[in-house]
Amino acid sequence: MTQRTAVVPDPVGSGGRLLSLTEDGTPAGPPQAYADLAAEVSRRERESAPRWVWAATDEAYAWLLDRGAQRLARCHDVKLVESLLLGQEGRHRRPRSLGAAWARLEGRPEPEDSPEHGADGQPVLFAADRHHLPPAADPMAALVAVHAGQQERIAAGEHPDRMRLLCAAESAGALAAVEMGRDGLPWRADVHDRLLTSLLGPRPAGGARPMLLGELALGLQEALGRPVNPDSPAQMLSAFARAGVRLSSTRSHELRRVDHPAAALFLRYKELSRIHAAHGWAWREAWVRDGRFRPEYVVGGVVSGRWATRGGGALQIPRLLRAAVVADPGHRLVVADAGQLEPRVLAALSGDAGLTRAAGDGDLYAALAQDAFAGDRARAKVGLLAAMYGQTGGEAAAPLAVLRSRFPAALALVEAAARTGEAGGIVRSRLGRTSPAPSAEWLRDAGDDDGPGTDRRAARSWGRFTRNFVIQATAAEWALAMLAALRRELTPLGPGPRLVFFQHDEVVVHTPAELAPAVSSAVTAAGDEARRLIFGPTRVVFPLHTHVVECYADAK
DNA sequence: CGCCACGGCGCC
DNA sequence: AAAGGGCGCCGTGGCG
Repeated sequence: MTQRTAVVPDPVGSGGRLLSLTEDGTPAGPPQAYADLAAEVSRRERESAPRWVWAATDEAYAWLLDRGAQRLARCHDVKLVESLLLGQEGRHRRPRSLGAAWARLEGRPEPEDSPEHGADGQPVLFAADRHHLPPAADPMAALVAVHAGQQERIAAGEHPDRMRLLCAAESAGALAAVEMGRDGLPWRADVHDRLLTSLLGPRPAGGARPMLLGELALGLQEALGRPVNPDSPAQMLSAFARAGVRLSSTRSHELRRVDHPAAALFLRYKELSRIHAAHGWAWREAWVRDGRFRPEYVVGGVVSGRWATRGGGALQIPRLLRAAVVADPGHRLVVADAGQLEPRVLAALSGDAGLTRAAGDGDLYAALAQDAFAGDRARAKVGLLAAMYGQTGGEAAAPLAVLRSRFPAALALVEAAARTGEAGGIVRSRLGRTSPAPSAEWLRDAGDDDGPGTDRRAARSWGRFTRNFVIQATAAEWALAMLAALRRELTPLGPGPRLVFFQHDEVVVHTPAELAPAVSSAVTAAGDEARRLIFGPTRVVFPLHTHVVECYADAK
């Protein structure tokens, strides 16, 4: 039976307490105090590698690493698990901190998750390490009680093994997120700088607008015959209208169809101004230090289980700028992305025979086109995306009808999820992550079909959300399981290979060049394990396309 | 002045 | 008849 160990750092200094637990959370004795908690944790990790139980990984693990602890294999993140369990139990929108979970056990009023506020209304500084526990509560006692309760709640669910796996994967992801945030993505400021200069001209002093953008703006004024601010969609819309071009928006795809000299200039301006504003020199100075871009990953930051990031926009790095991501000398980047992950997830979830056949080693859309669309890959793709996202009209209507007749099980799965959402219900991913319940206002408006409050559009919209949730959340589980497996596979390769980036269905490992083949093998093994863990004996293939490169931009 | 919604666009 | 999911971040423009 796997041993667990509860961890509570002291509020100040480097000491703290540990308490060994059995799998169900029963303490093996009294807590033991250590002056150097990181050293003791490292010693026990080498000796027995227990699953570390703590209130929140982003604080506890960072605290330990700051104090020299070695990397840890496994944990149970009470806050992340609480969030999953609240969903399982249909108790959405409840606070999920250790303090809140403990208050629920004790039948006390629940503290909010937001920063605590004192009597003066100001946030209470340094309250975070108590995780919203009241001053009189012993953090170790609360941690042990909440953890034991969580183990019971996992066992009481419909699929305890799946939820256990989900909790372990979510917690492992939290470990990886802390490590990746600290290691950072290699980022060559000089390459970034050359790229910006080639696009925008020399860097202007004092954060001013690059000359080229000013020139483009002037050109736009001439082409439209009036002064305009190209950063203002409203102004541009009316300026185009007066020039005889009626637009419903200033979106790029619409401008591309406009035959007017201002349209091309405007498109060029938008492209360049975006790079300058979002990933220009100011961005680099704010986010890149010592050759590394260090984003803060937010595990479970998206309801579907995808990660989010705080600051730096790490999950939206433009492809163009990937040229600045270069491995250190003697190193390589192993870049692995899962191809066509979401349609493959749909195939595996639904067990649809035809879609499973298409979800083999090759191009899924091409196989689909071969089977049902006379080889027209574009139509096959439009249809399948529409099925997963909930588009029903326009150019998708005809391909959708084909899919419904040829792949009935796959379509039935997404359409059932949509109906559940339209009716105000909740849906679940494969491992049991639960979609949020619609708000009370939504239920009032969409609930009664014939009253004046009826809002079919809101119902349809929520149906599209739940339809996609099942797919997106299960895809996120596959990716999370893959990441966790890869992290474990990399451990025996030593301290060289490091996970440095994770973006929904793609992972990047920075490694000494001579270990790149071993890392590539680890990636393949991780993908296989993720499939086995989440879908069991499915015949659907989840190919991971792996590239060993020096520069991220070359991985395509 | 800060706060917020919105349009728009980057990524998946 | 039409009806495309999830994020973060930028600048604008309206508000108090």
